[in-house]
Amino acid sequence: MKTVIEELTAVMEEAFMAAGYDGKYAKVGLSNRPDLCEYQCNGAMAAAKEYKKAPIMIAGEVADLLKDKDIFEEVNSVAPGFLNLKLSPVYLADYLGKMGKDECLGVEETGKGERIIIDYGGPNVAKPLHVGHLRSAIIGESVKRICRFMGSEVIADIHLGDWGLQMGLIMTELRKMKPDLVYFDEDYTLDYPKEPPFTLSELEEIYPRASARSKTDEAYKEEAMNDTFLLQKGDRGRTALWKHIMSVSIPDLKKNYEKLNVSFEVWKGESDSRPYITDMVNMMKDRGYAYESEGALVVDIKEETDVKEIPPCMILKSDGAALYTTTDLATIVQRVESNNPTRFIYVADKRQEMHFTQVFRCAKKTGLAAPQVKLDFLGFGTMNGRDGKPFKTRDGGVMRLETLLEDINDEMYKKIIENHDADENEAKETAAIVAMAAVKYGDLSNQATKDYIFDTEKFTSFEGNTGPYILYTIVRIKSILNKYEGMGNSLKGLTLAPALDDIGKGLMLELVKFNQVMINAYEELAPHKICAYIYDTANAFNRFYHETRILDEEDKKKQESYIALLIVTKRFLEKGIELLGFNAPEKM
RNA sequence: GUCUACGUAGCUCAGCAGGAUAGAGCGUUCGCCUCCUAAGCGAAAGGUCGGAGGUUCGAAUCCUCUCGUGGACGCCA
Repeated sequence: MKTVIEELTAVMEEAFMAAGYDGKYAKVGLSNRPDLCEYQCNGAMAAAKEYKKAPIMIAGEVADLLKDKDIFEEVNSVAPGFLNLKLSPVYLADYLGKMGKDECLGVEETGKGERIIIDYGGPNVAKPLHVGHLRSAIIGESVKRICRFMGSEVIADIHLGDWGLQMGLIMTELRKMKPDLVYFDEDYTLDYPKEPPFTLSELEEIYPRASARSKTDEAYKEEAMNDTFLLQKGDRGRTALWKHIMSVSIPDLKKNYEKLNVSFEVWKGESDSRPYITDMVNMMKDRGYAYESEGALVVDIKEETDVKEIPPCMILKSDGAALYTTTDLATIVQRVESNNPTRFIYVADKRQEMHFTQVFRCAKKTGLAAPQVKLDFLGFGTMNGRDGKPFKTRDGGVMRLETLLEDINDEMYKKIIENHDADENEAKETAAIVAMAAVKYGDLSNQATKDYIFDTEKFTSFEGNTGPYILYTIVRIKSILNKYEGMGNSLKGLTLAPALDDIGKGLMLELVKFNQVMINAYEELAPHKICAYIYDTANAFNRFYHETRILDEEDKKKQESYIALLIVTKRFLEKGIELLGFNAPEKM
């Protein structure tokens, strides 16, 4: 279905051409002066130059041709040359009705035919999820849902960090703790024990300790690098140990992502790219892309248009070991083989932009990715605390994701029982739903690329531009609809009547923007545009709610139209939050 | 040092395929619960859009320079 702006532009184009002007000037946009009009066209001013004519004359001529079109309630030409448009309420109600009946809510599936692999999450096994993983999970999940809604086939791959130096670090530290473990005995030939030699919480302590020590202790770091190297070479004991690490860590990760309502189709990791590395590296050598530089194997990725030095892409370290770039490139090979995607989207910290630039260029240059395959990097900013510095616990440590979510949950629970007497279990359930909305909306309402401040107080305050406010609005609608049904009415077969006043019309005008918003959100991979849409819509609804008595309305026809409007509003709001990755409770 | 992103109200943020008086929320002040959830609605105050040039009929938005802040710059991920 064409958007309102597209329909208006088509009408405008016709008028411009009928008046003897080029249709390219007929672009219609949203009004930036809602007090004067709903939509506007500024083309007359641009056209003035070409036709050497006063813009107001052009606008006037065009306006005359539009005045009796059914689609408009009002068309005005205003100095110096604006064309101000107001939609006819009949057209508006009709358009909104069509959107409401459409399965896709009036959105064209412009993503159809695209097969996308979206790589987000990227947690390291053996390390608890911390706040840094929150953004990737939240943004990635929303982008996934947006692409899917736009008709694309989307495969989400968590891409575990299960193969780098961190594995070696864990093994080195484990050997310091328990030197007698059979995994480190080179002469051991029997089967290794089935039970892992550590618990999850032990594992979670091992890595930070190892990581810290490796930064000051050179010998220790070398040992870890050696363990990494041996693991990558397929050492029997270390491989067995690695499997234990995986088996302890992954179920915990799954549990935590589930709690966030984030899911992945594919749980592969860096290690899964391993079988592809040798062939890939050989290909790069054979075809002359890769050469040795300072002991390492690199591929040049400079391009003529570069203004800055781009360092070559390192494929193998001087000791022959794989690194981040290697596994990412090999993962492209693996993904092309398994899914043959038309597009890759990587959601990761924006500080990794250079890395992805290198990977993308190298993949294109060496033909790992076909020329027409799109490689996109969606970099997000840091989540900061109220002091504007990276989010930490009170004593300066790294905040675990679980802890953060529990804190928000508790806070929300307190507020809910403060506001209403609620059954304890019900309140807990509601608190969890609202907390999720608070956290996700708080994140997604900011532009992904920017750093943002995670302000627990603000997010849990329930006021203003927050997730809870959106949920509250939906709950209000649900409540009315339930009562309406409870009065013996049906919610089916109601038709939307043209708005009777500016407030009702205002709500419709907001709702009708949905398809345009989705096009923008998809093109720019920008969930925050959906936040802005549902926030504006929620505001428009609450205004309407305040001004309109719905259940008391005696005129049946009028009441039915109100109810029809509520049903549509609810659909759009619920679709909006679904695309953001959360949902609304029945009551709150 | 080189490159890059950002600088909009006291605070947190939108707006940036150029348009008319730059928008929200929080905070502050003032109204509104005999009424479908006041987690709401209405109103007021608060900004020379970091600064200087330029392009344009018109610039927060595009270009150049400048100041400030963050980030990235081959063997970590």
